[in-house]
Amino acid sequence: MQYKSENGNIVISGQDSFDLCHIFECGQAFRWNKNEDGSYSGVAGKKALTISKNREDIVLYATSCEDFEGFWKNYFDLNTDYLKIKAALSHDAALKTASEFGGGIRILRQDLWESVASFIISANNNISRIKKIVELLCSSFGEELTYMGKRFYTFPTPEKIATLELSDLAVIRAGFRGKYILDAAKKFADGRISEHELRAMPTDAAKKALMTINGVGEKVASCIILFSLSRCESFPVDVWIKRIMEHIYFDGEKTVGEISDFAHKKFADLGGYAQQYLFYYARENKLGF
DNA sequence: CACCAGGCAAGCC
DNA sequence: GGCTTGCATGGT
Repeated sequence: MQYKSENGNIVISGQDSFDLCHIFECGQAFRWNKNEDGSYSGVAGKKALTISKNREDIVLYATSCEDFEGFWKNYFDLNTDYLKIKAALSHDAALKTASEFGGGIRILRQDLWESVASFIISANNNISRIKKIVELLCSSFGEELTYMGKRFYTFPTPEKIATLELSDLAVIRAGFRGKYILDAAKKFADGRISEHELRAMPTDAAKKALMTINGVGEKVASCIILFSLSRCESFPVDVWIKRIMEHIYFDGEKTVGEISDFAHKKFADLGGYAQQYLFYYARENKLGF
């Protein structure tokens, strides 16, 4: 991977395994939106970004070398060798198909608290409405920032949300999930959930600790540790994954537990990548293999 | 008007 | 422990 700073933009050349549609439409992040010209804009951490890919060059607009090196490079997981991951997964025929289809996926390294709140919102919900609720949360309680002449909002801190009453959260239309968001915010704000401690824990312990938050069960916790704690062996089993796994590897219905056990044995430390390729493939193709 | 959506908690046994 | 049910809201 090579990059240069050019007219205030960062231009990356020769980057394999990087497709903006694959990255932002595979359901891992909820704050990125496609522009008319094919670029995407979104917010992560304290920064907004518009990013495009023209032929083989990736362009991060109005971005300093400092922000690229200090934040975006890690956010886009540019230090991980996806060619190697895809080669290993391709020993399985279905994963070969799925990882070729979504070959430009990267697992973004997202903010922990943002993942907790976002995946609490995801429960029994659909992706377009999850995005709307997350955006309302940010525009109502986040900090305004201006980037390339446009207005964006940061994801609100847990400290900010913890000061709210449940009735204050009604504006985001999260339904029964509102009380869970508040519970999570309070646990982050008062230290009952500590990012520093979570990062030091073994995967199972981190997952259990996250599940002490109301509204965080097995599946949501699996997403959080995969997308924000870099536990790449985590294999979240949702309705889509359940159906496609049953379709590929089993005859009929299996429990979530059975599918989870099977996936851990089959994919081991690459489970998270396998899950993302399968999820994207299943959704974009309405399940067909 | 049913039924569904990246599940979860609470209430049963 | 495993299984069932209700859940806010908005879209088909």
